[in-house]
Amino acid sequence: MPQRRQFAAALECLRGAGLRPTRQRLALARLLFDQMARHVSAEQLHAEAVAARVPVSLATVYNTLHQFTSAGLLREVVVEAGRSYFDTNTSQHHHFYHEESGSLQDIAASELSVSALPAAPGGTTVARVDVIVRLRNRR
Amino acid sequence: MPQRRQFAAALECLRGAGLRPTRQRLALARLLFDQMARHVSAEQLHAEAVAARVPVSLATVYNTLHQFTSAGLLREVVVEAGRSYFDTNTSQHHHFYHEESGSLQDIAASELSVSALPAAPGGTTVARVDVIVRLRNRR
DNA sequence: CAATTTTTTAGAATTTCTCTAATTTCTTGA
DNA sequence: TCAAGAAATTAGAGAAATTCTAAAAAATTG
Repeated sequence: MPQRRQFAAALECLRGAGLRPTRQRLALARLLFDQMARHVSAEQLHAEAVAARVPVSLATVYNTLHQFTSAGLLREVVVEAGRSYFDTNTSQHHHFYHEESGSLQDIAASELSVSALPAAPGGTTVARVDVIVRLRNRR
Repeated sequence: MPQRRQFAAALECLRGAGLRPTRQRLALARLLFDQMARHVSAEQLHAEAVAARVPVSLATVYNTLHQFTSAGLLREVVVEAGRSYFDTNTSQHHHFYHEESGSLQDIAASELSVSALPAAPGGTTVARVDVIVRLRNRR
């Protein structure tokens, strides 16, 4: 079961990031990593946690999502003003964004590539390249 | 003076979009288009308008920015949760985003290209492709 | 297990943006 | 030019997303 392994890896990573494996963080990690790769908002994850009878506040969900993101376990994808998702797939890839439904869909790195990236301006380095392909329903 | 021409074009476009050329819209169009291409937030533009003694409310600034965007005069660029800019350059191009300073910088379409875009999922068409190259200060 | 440190929490605060209902401005046509 | 109608603007309330705060709870350490 690769998801279990991913969860175990998350624990490892938590420890590596100096984060204590608390009840809330473990439960959120389980919700995030014990299934297929997904794109989840803070509100969504909070709702899931509540539904799973994990006592956790929205503030902690935000804290945890940001900590996981800093630790490299998640990647934040901002699609429009006031709407961002956390992606459990942290490998290099891009996204389709369905503007009407607000949903995200992965584009594998092998399916799309950015060619000839210009040099980063002086004193800076490239932290990441995000490509969002925005979709509308046809006709 | 190409900016003047751009402003005149904006007026044309306003009329084309069925928007009346009101005092506020004209003033905002002047602030937006009577200078080099720029990236501006709603708050910034509102502050500029107030400084220029143009009586305009923040609500109108938002309305106007969105109307201009719909009319194809502006392009909205969302860089992070709760932070978006309106770009007066609507030609196809991409962006560097300086995460520390929060500033945007254009990347000409000729300097970066997306190769081999996968087909849009069934029933959808590609509305736009956004590339954001995120920068951090080096060391 | 006591002391220390970290985490969590509720709720307030902040930020960004949108809505509402009343007022003002613009346009049209007599 | 004015009256009538349509559209735009406004202040302020309201929403939504996110962050902050200070106190309580939990985890770790010795």
